[in-house]
Amino acid sequence: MPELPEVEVTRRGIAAPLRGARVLAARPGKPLRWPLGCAAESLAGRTVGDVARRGKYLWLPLQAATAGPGAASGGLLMHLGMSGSLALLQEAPAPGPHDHFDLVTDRGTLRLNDPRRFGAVVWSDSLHDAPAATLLQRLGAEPFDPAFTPLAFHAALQRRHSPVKAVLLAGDVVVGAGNIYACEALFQAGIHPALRADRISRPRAARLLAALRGTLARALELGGSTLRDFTDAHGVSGEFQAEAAVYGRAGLACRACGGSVRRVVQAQRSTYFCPTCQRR
DNA sequence: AGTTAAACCTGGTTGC
DNA sequence: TGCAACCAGGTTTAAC
Repeated sequence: MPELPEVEVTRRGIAAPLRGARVLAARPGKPLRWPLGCAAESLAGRTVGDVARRGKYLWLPLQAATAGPGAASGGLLMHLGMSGSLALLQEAPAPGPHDHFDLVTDRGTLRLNDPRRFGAVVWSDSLHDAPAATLLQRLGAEPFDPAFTPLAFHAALQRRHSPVKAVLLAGDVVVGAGNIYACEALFQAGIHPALRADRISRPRAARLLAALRGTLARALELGGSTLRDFTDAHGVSGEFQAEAAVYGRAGLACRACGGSVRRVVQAQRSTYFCPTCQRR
C-alpha cells in the first residue's frame, strides 16, 4: 500500500510519542523480506530517537543506554511493503496472524501488521553502514527537497529511455510516488504515461514536478490513501482515494473531460490515464 | 550499462 | 457453491 504520504503520515503519528521511549522488548514474528539482522534481545534497554523517513523507508534510531563512543547508536530500518501498516498500541492484544513485529516500549507497543510480508524491519549500526546504506543508496531525490529543482528533474529524466510512468515508479530519480500517485501526478501534469522520459520538455518536466508535489501534499493533508488495509498509527484510514482522478477508475468518466479512463499495464503494474487529457 | 521480467507472499474479487 | 484466474499501495534480484 504505502507510498510516501502513507509512510509520512505513519511517521508523524509515532515520532512524538516514541521520542525518548525505552525499549522493553522486541518480538519478531513470521519472516519478512529480510532477517532482522540482530538478536531481538539486544534491542531491550535502548532509547528511541527521532523517527526519520527517507523515501518509503522509516528509520528508528535506537540509542544504547551506555553511551559510549560509536558503538552505542544504530537503529531499525523499516519498510511497509505493499500491505504493511504500523500501529502504536497502548494496550497491545496478543499478535494476530499478520502481526509480524512488535517493539514493546514504555510508551506503548509499535506493531507491524503486514499480510503479504513484503515489508521489512532490519537492524543497522547506522544509516551510513550496510545494510541501511545499501538500501537507501539507490534512492532518488526527496520530492520536497528545495534543492531538487525542475531543471535537475529534467536533466535526470533526459538520461532515461523508459516510459515516464516506469521512471517515476522506479524511484531512482525521485522517490515517493508509487502506483497511485504516479498515475495521479501524470494526470495532473497532462502527460501520457507511455511518453519516454527523455522526450519530456523542460516546461513539462517542471509541470510534472509541481504536479507530483501537489499530489503528494494533498494526499498528506487527507491522511493518505486507504484501498483496503492502510491505517495510520492510530488506526485511522486515509481519504485521498476518494478524490483520485484516474487511479482505479478504468471505464469511468474522466473528472476533467468526461472521456473514459483507460487502464494499461506498464512495468508489470496497472496504469490509469485519460487519453484525452494526457498527451504524448 | 540500462531496461525489463521474475521473485517474494497472502487475500479479496471476478468469472466460469 | 466451488474453484481457478486475476488483481493488489513495492522493490530487490536476476536475466535480456
